[in-house]
Amino acid sequence: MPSGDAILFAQLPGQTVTDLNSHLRERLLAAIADLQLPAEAAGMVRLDPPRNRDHGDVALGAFQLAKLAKQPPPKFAAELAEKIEADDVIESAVATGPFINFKFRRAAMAQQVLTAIQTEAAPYGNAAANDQVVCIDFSSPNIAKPFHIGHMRSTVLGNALCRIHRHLGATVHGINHLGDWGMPFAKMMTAYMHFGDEAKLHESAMRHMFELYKQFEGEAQKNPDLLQEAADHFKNLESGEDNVERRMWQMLRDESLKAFQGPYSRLGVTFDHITGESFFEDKMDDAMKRVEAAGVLEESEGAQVVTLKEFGIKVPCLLRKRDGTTLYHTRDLAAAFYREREFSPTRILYIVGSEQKLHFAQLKGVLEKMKEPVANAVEHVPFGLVLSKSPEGKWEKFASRSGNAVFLDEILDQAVAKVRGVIAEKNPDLEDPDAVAEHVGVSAIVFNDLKNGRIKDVKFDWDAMLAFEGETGPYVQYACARLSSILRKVDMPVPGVESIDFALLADAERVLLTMMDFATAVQRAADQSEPSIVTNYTIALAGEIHSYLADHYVVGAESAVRDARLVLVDAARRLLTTGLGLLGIKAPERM
RNA sequence: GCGCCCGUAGCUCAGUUGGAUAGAGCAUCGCUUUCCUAAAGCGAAGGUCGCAGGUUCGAAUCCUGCCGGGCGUACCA
Repeated sequence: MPSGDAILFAQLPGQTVTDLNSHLRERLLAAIADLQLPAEAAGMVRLDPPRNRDHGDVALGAFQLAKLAKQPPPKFAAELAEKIEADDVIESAVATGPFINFKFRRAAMAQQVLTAIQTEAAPYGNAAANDQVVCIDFSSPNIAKPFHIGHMRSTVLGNALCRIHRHLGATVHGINHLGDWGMPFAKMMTAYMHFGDEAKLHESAMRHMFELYKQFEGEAQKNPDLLQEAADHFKNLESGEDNVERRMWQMLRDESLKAFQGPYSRLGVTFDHITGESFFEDKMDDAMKRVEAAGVLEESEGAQVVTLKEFGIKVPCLLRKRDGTTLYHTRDLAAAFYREREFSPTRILYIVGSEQKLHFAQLKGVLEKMKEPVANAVEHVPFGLVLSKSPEGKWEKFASRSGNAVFLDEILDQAVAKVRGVIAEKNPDLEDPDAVAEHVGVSAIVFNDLKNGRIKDVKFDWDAMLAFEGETGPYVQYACARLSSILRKVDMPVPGVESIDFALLADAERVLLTMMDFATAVQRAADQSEPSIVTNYTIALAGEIHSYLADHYVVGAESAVRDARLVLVDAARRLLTTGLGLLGIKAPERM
């Protein structure tokens, strides 16, 4: 996997310099060779952004190198800094204590970054295809339950990860591993047989099924026979025969799937494959045979299991129940084999809540015990729960059982309505305000969900969800709208980079430096499966450009300055559009 | 009980894998619009990084032990 700073920028005409950082690195390596340090020194040249950017653009802590040189770090730093002379790219190298702070020439920086952005060279545009194949198993809702706020996380995280990996050149298979099999579906079926209403189902499948879900849970408490009935229905369903259960399953599945299209299209989420658990119905026998052939299957209390003690997992992995039916594990195992055969993935990411950590540890453990190479690709990407505030003010898990689930549609509608109000107040002349409100409102919710580290629990809070100021989706989108507005107002095409005097952009150094951080942000997001790194990047860039625009006018500026700033504004808009695009959010022209 | 995760400003969170004076947003207080969208910008105030040890030139970050919260712990997914 290439590291961020190894990604090459497009070469400029007549120039051999590639990326600023790699240029600096080369100079440093040459200097180190000059100082006759051992070969391992090369690995110690780590350039990081300084904590405080007033120090410089990038910094090198010379601790390890100094040790190698058998010198006190400050002395060594001074000596090394001395060796780095200014050139076309490097403005200065200054030792302060054990650190060396480097500054790039502003004109060179502007030229490199803005040229790369304008020509859509990687990392700003899509990278050339590489040999990475990434399967992303995401959203995967239990379609017998309503699509509520809890389902949004996997959907939105997975969608962003698909886009991030594609941007980096990977072949991506976005897979919706629908929960359309197993006991939950059998329960829904049973509920429908007892309490269902066809008219209501057609009117709003999701609401009706939610009612049925609640009713079933309530009734089952009083009458445990219902659970047995559901188990029997599942057994009949899994028999493979064309029976009542199968027809009922097909009907309910079709209705739910139709209903789920609503939230998916509003969120702008698409899948490359919709292969639910039922898809693996006829592939589980082969999977079980393969487990058996590997000699790892054991019998325990009438069920078939794989023990995983040697992997430090105390709970055996259960693959077939006493009544002969299969489980979640069985289907995930069959799915792993299927994906291996069809896609030859280098990574399979499962975007599933952290409460299922054990499940995926077991899945990986079984594959490892079988000595299946695909085990190495299996990677659980866990995320935190959605918590709601109880009347006592404590944060607790959303309990859809008690019926306090919040439908995603409701949340989106509220956000859209609020945005509509803001538009009426701030921009009453806006064309097609309803479409803009829909877009900005939905984006606000998505952005909010992608802002914090995924492992953290999300505290569901209407005020935070509907906040449009500060670090929010609308804040970033507003920056895009302002930039677009400027581009419209100047009423001329954006000049090509070859005609620009980049020295005029020295006052935009903070914007330019932030632009340079894009590559590492995207790479880290992919490596760590952490879209929030990109989200926070867009906030940072929007902040810098907002701040810059406050006292740097484009329209009305002297023509050379105007042209240079125009290129900057256009680049910022492009980069924000790309960044938001990686999150599955579109940048509005107006809002 | 055991395993895993989380604990940073009043609130919600960053902190680029161990580096320099721990950063944002919200809320509070003040300022900025004859000029490209004020959903914005600038400033003030706000901290014993849960607690205690340890590792080393250096720890919010790594190790150990506590405390607090959460999740999981085979016939659900």
